[in-house]
Amino acid sequence: MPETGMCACETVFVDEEKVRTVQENISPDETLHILANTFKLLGEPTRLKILLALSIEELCVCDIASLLGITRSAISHQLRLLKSSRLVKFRRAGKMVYYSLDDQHVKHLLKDGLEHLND
Amino acid sequence: MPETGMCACETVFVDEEKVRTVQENISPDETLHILANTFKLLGEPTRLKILLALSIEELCVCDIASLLGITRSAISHQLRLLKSSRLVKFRRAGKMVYYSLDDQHVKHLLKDGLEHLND
DNA sequence: CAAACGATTGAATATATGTTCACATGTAAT
DNA sequence: ATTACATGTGAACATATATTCAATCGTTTG
Repeated sequence: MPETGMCACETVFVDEEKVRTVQENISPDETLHILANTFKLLGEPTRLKILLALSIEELCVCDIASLLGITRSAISHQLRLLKSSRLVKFRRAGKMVYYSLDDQHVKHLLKDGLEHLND
Repeated sequence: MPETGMCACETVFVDEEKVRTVQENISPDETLHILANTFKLLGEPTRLKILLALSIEELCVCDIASLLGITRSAISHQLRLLKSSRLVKFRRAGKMVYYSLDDQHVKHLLKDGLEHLND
């Protein structure tokens, strides 16, 4: 005989309704993975610093490498990830490639994240 | 003789001023690491799903485990991380422990993240 | 065309981390 | 107290990934 307020454990008492409700109201797995991927990209010091830097000013690979103190190659690898998820865009100018934030949402996410720290 | 608009590369042409400006305006490394850690916690499907579920309703460990289809142990490990970063809080009710979001910032981050997907 | 140089890519390596299993802890009921 | 059960923890393992080095690509300039 099921009781209300119990959890979905291995016992006979399972609040199936509660779990089902959440199950139905949560975002679909595909959306969820895309969202997780976006947050993951922000969740790494190197990439986050790149994005924060680009939120201030357009920069080339060398500028960023100099700023972070790591290899241009490493920066390039990270920019590739950020590029493929549409978080940054780029333009060529001769031999250089200048990177900048792709849209405003990223900037908002960064801002909201910083606000979360001061609670 | 330095030129303007050049980047901080290995050549003699280095836009030190540009890099210095960004350097000074970017968040300090400590802030940056804390922020990165927050995003990293959101940037993993299991944890993100936990948080999205908790944004709908308070749940115990078993409910979440049942919802995600992974071990209670795994859930517990993830909740420990989320707890230590103040993203979730908990209350005991007998043998059960009910988890919920710690503050509204998390919910906002989730919402903003989802909005980012529809651009 | 050839040299120079910024950027990119692939392989390799070191490190981080998500999950599970086995066991420990805490609370409630008998 | 002893048992039952939800949760927490530590070790182990598999996997993911950030960085570097070496080589290549693209563009510009001699």
